[in-house]
This record gives sequence, C-alpha cells and structure tokens, in this order.
Amino acid sequence: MARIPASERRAALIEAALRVVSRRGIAQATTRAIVAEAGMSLASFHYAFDSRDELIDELIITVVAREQQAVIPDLSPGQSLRELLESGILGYFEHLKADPEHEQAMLELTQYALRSPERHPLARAQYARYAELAERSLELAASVADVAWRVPVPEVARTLVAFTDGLTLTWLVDRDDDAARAVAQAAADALSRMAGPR
Amino acid sequence: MARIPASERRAALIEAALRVVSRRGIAQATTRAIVAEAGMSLASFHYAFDSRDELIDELIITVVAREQQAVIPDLSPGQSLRELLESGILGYFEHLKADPEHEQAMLELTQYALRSPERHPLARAQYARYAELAERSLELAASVADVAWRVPVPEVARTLVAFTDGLTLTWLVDRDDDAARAVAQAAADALSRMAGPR
DNA sequence: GTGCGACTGGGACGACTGTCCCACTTCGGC
DNA sequence: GCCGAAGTGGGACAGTCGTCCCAGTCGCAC
Repeated sequence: MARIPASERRAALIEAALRVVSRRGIAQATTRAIVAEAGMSLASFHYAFDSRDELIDELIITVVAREQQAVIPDLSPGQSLRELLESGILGYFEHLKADPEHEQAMLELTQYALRSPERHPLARAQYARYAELAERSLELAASVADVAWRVPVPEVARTLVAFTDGLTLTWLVDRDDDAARAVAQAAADALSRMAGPR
Repeated sequence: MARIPASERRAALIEAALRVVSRRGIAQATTRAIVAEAGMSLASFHYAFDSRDELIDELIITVVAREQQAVIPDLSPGQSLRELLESGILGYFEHLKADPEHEQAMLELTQYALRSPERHPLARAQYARYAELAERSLELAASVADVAWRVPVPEVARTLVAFTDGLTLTWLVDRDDDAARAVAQAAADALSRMAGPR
C-alpha cells in the first residue's frame, strides 16, 4: 500500500464510508467494510481515526457541508413565482432520481444522529443547512418573479424543507414519479401563496 | 416462567420488540434486548420465531395493521374544507407529540424495510395503509364541508401523506412546534385547493 | 397415573464486531 | 548514510451477535 498522510487517509475513508452507507446502509458500514471499500488495512483506519464513531460523525459533517444548491430554480424570467418554485422542486426531484441512494443515505444518517443525544446536534445542523439553502432559493425566486415574501423567509424555508423531505421519503418507498410531481405542484402552490406584490 | 402457548409468546415478543425499537432504535433491537424486555429466555424466542428477521417482519406487519385513523378532523360543521384539513393535520401533530418515539420507530422500520429487496413490499404496504387512512379522512372532510374533490382522491391522499411525513421528519429533528404548525397550515391550504363546489 | 407433546432454561457454538498491539517499512531532515 | 517519526500489515483480543442444542418440566388426553 502506498504511503498516504493521515489527513488524506481520513478523506479517503470518509468517501469510502459514504459509498458503503449509500450502497448497503449504515448498519452495514462496519470498519471492515469501509476499509475494504477504501482498499486499506484495519490498522490504517485506526491510525486515521480514533474510532468508528468519530468517522461517522466526520462523515455527517462532511456530507452536510458539501450539500449544494439542489433546489435552484432555472431563472427564466417572465415566470410566475409558483412556476419558479415548482420547477425548482422538480429540479430537486431530478437530483433525487439521479442518485436515490445518496438521499437515502442522508436520511439514514439523520435517523442515526437522532438516536443519541450527543449526536442530535449533527441532525439539527443538517437541517439548518437545508433551511439555509432553501432560503437562498426562495429569495432568488422572489426576486426573479418580482414579488416579496409576506411570511418571514426562514419560516417559508422550513416549510419547503418539510415538503421536499416528504416528497423524498414517499418517492423512495413508492418510486411513483407522478405522485412526486403532484406533491411538487401542491407544495409550489402553497408556498407561492406566502408572497405578494412587492 | 409461566408456560405460555407459542402464539401468545409471539404477540408478547412483538410488543416487546416495538418498545425496544421505539426506545433505543432498530439497531439495538437485538434478540437479547427484546427477550429481556419481554422477560423471557432466548430459547423461548426461537421457539416462537424461526429467526430475528421473521420477528421484525411480523413487527412491521402488526404495527401497520394497527395504524389507526390519526388524521381525523373534528367534524364540527360550518368549517371550511381548509379549516377541517388543518385541524386534521394538527390532530396528527398532537398524536406525534404525544408519542414521538413511536413515529420515529415507524420511520426506522420503513428505512429498514427499504434496505432489502425482499422487505421492500413491507414498506410499500405501510405507505399504502397510510394512503388508505388519508383517503378516508379526505372523503369525510369533503363531505362535511360539502365540497367535491376535483383531483382523484388517491392522488390527494398521497400528497397528504407526503406532507405529514415531511412534518414528522422535520419536527423530530427540530422539535419546533411553530414550524410544524406552519407546515400544517400550508399543507391544508394546498390540499383544500384541490376541491371545489359540489 | 401415565405418557407424550408442548414448552422452558442455561449454556454453548461460530461468526462478526470494534479496537489494539507490535514488528516492520518508508520517508524527510540532517 | 542515519535516525526518528510517520505510516503499514497482520494477527489477536474481548465482547456481542443470531442461533442452536439438550436435558428437563409442565399440562392435558387417555
């Protein structure tokens, strides 16, 4: 095995862990499975990380920090806010369909974090990040549609996050694209009503 | 230990398993933990069930079959459909607040079922049941409000399930009652728009 | 009451887990 | 070239997991 500084090994192990969690679930993400995925030995694992828990915590932090603007409306002007929001949510839906395992992994990591008091803040941080990204999309959409939010944007954002979460969960179970699109439409409808003329 | 027929033991073990999953998560629901919760010996477990997998499958089936009308609007007439739906969703929210661990357990069981192809149908059945209950509530609400659904009720129902799912997930993370109420309001608003005068 | 089948308890099994140890190799600075 | 620190490999550890076995006990039908 090539010699790799511990910091790079940490990164490689986190990537390997994410792949294992996505493919087989967090319960199967054992130290040996992660190490095999990364092509390393067990000793390298515990040289880079004190424990498996530390790795999982780092994984959550990494994956949350990396979360990108998924729900970004395509900014063709001349569209109503409702249309912008709907195409934004549908954009997220395409992202979900392109890599369902990733979103399922995110869901599992949240549930995992929810199960121990000391990890609960990680779940909160994850959702704070989602809300932050949602806020930005909402501000952008309102500005393109030339309207103003009548409800505080953070509140609208939390509602948007809840709606996309519900869409994700139900689609992962049913894989029903039409149902997901109906949810997107209803969500865009409800949210757009929280804005008014500037 | 008193002598108990295997069928009763199965029921007792399922109840014990539900308590363990609720309290500590499915990963901690080992045969020994379940047996301790039920006050039995390991042998009794494998006398009643062939394997832990069989127990978990039975647990999901039981708990889904038992799922009751949570989102039932209080039927005071004279309310608009929107109001009926909102109070219905808020009713579910109270149910969630009263026993968060139970809903978290349901979520975990879904995720668990989603992870193996042969268990995936259990997750589908769970959501089919949710949709069925939602349909009934929606029909009832429309009849009390004296309106008709313009969108097929099964479609409305799936959207309602997605919305309540999102509400559940975000509230379990943030425990933010106001945010949950905002989601309920927005969801009721969106759904009520799918109905019109009879 | 006797016998047989249903049920029980405790201990054991092999597999798998996270973690650790230790002898070894490689590298950068001198 | 040398040396200490950084990084590596393989094997071992104790603990926990699901499952199984077996000797024993109870209760009911006859």
